Amino acid sequence: MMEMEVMHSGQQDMDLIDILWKQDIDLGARREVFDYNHRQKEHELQRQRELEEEKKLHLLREQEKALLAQLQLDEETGEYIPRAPLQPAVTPLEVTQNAGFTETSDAMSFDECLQLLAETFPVEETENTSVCLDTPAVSAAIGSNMMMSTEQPAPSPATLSPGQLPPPAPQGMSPDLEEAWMEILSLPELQECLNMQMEDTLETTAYPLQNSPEIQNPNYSFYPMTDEKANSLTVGPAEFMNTFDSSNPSMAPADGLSPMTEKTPQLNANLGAESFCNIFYQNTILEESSGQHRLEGNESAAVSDVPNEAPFTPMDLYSLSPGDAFDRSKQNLITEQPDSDSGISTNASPAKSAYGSESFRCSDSDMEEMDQNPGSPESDYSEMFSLNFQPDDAQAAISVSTPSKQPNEQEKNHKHKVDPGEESGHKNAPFTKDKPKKRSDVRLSRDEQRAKALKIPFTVDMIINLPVDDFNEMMSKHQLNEAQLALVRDIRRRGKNKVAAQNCRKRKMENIVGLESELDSLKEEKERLMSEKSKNMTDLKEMKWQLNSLYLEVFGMLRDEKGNSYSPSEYSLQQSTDGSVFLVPRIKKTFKSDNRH
DNA sequence: CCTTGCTGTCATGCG
DNA sequence: TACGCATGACAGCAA
Repeated sequence: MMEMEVMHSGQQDMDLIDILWKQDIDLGARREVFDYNHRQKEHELQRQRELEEEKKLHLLREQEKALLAQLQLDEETGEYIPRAPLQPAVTPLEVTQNAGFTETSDAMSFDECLQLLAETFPVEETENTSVCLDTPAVSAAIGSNMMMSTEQPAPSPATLSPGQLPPPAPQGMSPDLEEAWMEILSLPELQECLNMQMEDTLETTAYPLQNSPEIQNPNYSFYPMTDEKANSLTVGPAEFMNTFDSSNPSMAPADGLSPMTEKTPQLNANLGAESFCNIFYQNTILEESSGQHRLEGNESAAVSDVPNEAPFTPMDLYSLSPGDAFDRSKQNLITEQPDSDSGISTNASPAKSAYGSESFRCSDSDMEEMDQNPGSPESDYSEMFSLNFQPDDAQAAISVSTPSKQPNEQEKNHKHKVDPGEESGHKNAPFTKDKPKKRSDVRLSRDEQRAKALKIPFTVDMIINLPVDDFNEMMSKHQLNEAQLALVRDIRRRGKNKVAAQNCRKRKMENIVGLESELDSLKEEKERLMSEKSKNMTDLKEMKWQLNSLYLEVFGMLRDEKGNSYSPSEYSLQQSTDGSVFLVPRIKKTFKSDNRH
């Protein structure tokens, strides 16, 4: 993890990473961010932020009072309009804007506001902020510029397209006011501070979304918020005054003044997977559609913030895999791999060409070669893809892969990944033992490397574990060539079959164990029966012996009419069915006696 | 060098 | 028909 933290210089990167980590809490992800100390720090920051917000709201209320005092309500339109023409310079904007430059207004001067800000935010915020930040209307008025990265100098009003800065003069604004409005907006330092303000405001508007249903809504997008702000671009002071009372607390710039580093924990908690997807894919879309990471017009301005702030590369996302931390240098090596170096085999092995796509793949020999170079970027790449079925390896949140053209689809993929129940099905490797699985990892990396070679925009894990419908949808939404399609389907087939084979072997082993157990029990039964049989035989012999003794005893006691004993050879004792015993002559005698009768 | 166990993969059949 | 699953068979690898 430390490597990752070092690796991602952009704080927003870390924010997004943290989001993913938090999603993986019950999936076994570990990180120091979950430590008690870390949470305590978060709470402190939260408290500090709340305090700042209170102060800021108080300040805003004061300013509002001052503004209202110089405005009158138009009963027809319901708008507040300046008490022109007597005081043409006291529009809300100018109260706060011109004051700092003319110092003729009775409102706070620029320096005063700076001083106030410095007192309110004793940290470093005041460095990049000015009094103008305290006026949400102004912030909104510069909204079209808000997404501009700080590295990008704000365009001067003269170069702006009609939809951009400066916003139209507020309704009811006199020509003089309009001119002053334009003049104010053209001030470079004002624009600079407004840029800072709007960026911060945009980011902090995510705070109120904490625990809100929106963040749970899969359709929720980070960017509509920016659109919302863009819509408010034309809101001038009058409109602002009407809406100010009900303004979203998030519009208050207080939060926006906090350094990003302090916002990280809360942003982590606020941003969900979907918003992350949206961010990322908006990012990737923009990056693909604009080779310079920079777009023109309002739309680009509205979204350029995230791409510039969070330059996610595919490798960044791969690196998010739990347990797969690799440093930037490796990352660079990987990303710099030319296409020709991707290992595509032009001399496909005939034995492996059962599938038409085989000719596009790396041959096994190539893969072996890559497998045997653990330190090579290629093998490192295998760490980025994760085809692992361990429960703690449900890198669900990390299913985002290389830049994709389909945000919605990725969103859906992500949704699947986040679902813990769905993942549990295939995650248990039947034959997992504690022994190192180096070889299996190496084998798994083959498909991963192949996927990389053909620039498959999904992770192997996604390819294998997505449900059929989602898999097909994912495939249909990407323009994959024949080789990629074949490889993806092969990866999926092999992955499924591998799990099936593991399960099959597990069942086979269970059957063997069960049969062995059954055999043991049958042997025991046999022993018992043999013992019983032996005992019965012994008893039978004993009984026969006793019977014989009894017979001889009884027979010896028998006497004929002359007092002589019967010869056992001529007579025998027989028992009738009614229990009576008869002395029966032997057959020979019986025959003779029969003849006599 | 041979044997054994493990694992991935392929082919095939079934539902 | 496509797909997933089950399973026998085979090959590669490591101990």
